[in-house]
Amino acid sequence: MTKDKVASILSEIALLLELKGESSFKIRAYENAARALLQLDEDLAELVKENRLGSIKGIGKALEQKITELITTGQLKYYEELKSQFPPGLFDLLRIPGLGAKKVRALYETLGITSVGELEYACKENRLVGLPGFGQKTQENILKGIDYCRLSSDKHLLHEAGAAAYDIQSRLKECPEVQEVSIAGSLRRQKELIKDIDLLVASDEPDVVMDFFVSLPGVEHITGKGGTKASVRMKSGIGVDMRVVSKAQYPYALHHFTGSKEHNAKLRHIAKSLGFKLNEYGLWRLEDDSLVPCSSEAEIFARLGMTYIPPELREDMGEIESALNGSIPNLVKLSDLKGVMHVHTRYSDGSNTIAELVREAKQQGYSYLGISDHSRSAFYAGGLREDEIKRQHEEIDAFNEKDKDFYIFKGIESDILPDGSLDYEDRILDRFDFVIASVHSRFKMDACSMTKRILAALDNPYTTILGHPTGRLLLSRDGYSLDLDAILEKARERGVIIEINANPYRLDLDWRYVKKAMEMGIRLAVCPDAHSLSEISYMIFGVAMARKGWCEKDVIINCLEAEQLKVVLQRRKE
DNA sequence: GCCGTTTTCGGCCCGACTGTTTTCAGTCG
Repeated sequence: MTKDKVASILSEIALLLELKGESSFKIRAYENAARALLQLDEDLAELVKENRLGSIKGIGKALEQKITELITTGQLKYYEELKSQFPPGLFDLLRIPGLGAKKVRALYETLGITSVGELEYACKENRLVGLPGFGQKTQENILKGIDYCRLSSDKHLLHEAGAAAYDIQSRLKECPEVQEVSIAGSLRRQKELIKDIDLLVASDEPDVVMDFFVSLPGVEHITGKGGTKASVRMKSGIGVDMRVVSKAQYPYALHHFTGSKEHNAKLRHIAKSLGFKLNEYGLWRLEDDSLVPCSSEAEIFARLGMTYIPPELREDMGEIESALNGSIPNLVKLSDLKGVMHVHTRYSDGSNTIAELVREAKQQGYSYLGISDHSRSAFYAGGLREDEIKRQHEEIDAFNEKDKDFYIFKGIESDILPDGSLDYEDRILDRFDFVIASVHSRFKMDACSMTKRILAALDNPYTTILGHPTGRLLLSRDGYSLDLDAILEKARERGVIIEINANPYRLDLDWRYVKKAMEMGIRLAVCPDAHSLSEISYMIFGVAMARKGWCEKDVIINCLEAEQLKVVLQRRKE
């Protein structure tokens, strides 16, 4: 083991001791020793062999022993034990400006935060504000810090990639030589995670467009630039590929660059069997290489004997077969959603009042709201006590009495306790119009116990909706281990609605299972899980997942009008 | 943790700044 390696282990120990809250002087001793080793001119192994370590300033008896152990055995028991006490993700948290060991430790111990993703989510859920030593400002600064130090990761969340892409798209539209510009690739297909942004431009002057593109504000460096294609990396870390084609080639290219690869392969195969060749430049007759002119993607599909396939479905999951026999579903649209369920207020960990949320929902064109604050066991999120429920219900009743154009449903997001029971007695659960049952604790149960736990919750007659069924946080936490098929089966049997949590950090249920659930006849709810006004707009991402899961509006419970939903919920309670 | 020594335990760098808290803790450099 090199002295650099030894030094880095000593530094890491210093960090771990900081997390532990050890004396700052002890910590400094490790840091000093690490620095001393780095500055050492002699061979460390030699020093150890000759028992001369102790002669180095900053290395006393204890450190001499530890360094000797590292050099002679290649490991250090003390270090291993220390390391096992903290999740490795905490080191990433320490890199966030404004976060030191004390705060990281507090976050870990009170909120169980072990990764940057979890921390960001907790900030957005407004959970840090209540902690001692934390406040609104700290929370904001942490969010800024996370943005700042979020380096170019491999994948990006849908909403972030989308925002970046729309920005670039609108700038490209300002370039006079750009005739058309569209987002393509996985972003157009609305995948939950995006590797890079693909843009397609129609122009007769690709050189001009290319120069315009690579000099856009926010471009950090140019990865590649040729005659019709350029790739850049943005300061935010995301990569952007742009392709320029002629207006005539545009529809074919749009289809080609939207993918997926698998979808394209199958489509080309079908084209061939019909006597065509399909590529990014056109659809060609094999017999004489002549172009089949198409002015839109829909026309290309039509020429191949298919109905139009919306981009979200192009994953080679049966869409080509459906398009051939004309059974592509009429996918749900955002405008089909009539109301917003699963919204948090200031009663628990939301940022806004009921009145503010109603105003926002109305503004966005919705006609009802389903309020569902956290239940009492979710102490970290200010879960509601019985008296708070009473107060909230009085407020809702007063509202519903006054405003006849908008309706508020009384709900609760009840924790599913480790034994599978809900968080209140039946007499309290009975007061709600709907109950979203969600797991918020003990994530690490084994698959068997977790499945049993959730099945038990589904058996509870008060459970209306199963919230974020797998608990995943995209890019930061896998879902709980569980048997999702068994859970869907039970939901079908018990008539429980499954949530498509539209929060872009969750998008849970996963769209692949949305399709499964939909085919099983399970009803779904697209819910923003909003903790603030702006998060009501998350609905669009939930709709995207519903669309990717082949949903028409009739399987989405909140496509119902308020009066219809009242009947459904009432009937369910009976 | 180390160091030094008034030889066995007390001192170890600390000020600016921020945000929270109401006199100070935590972070940063």
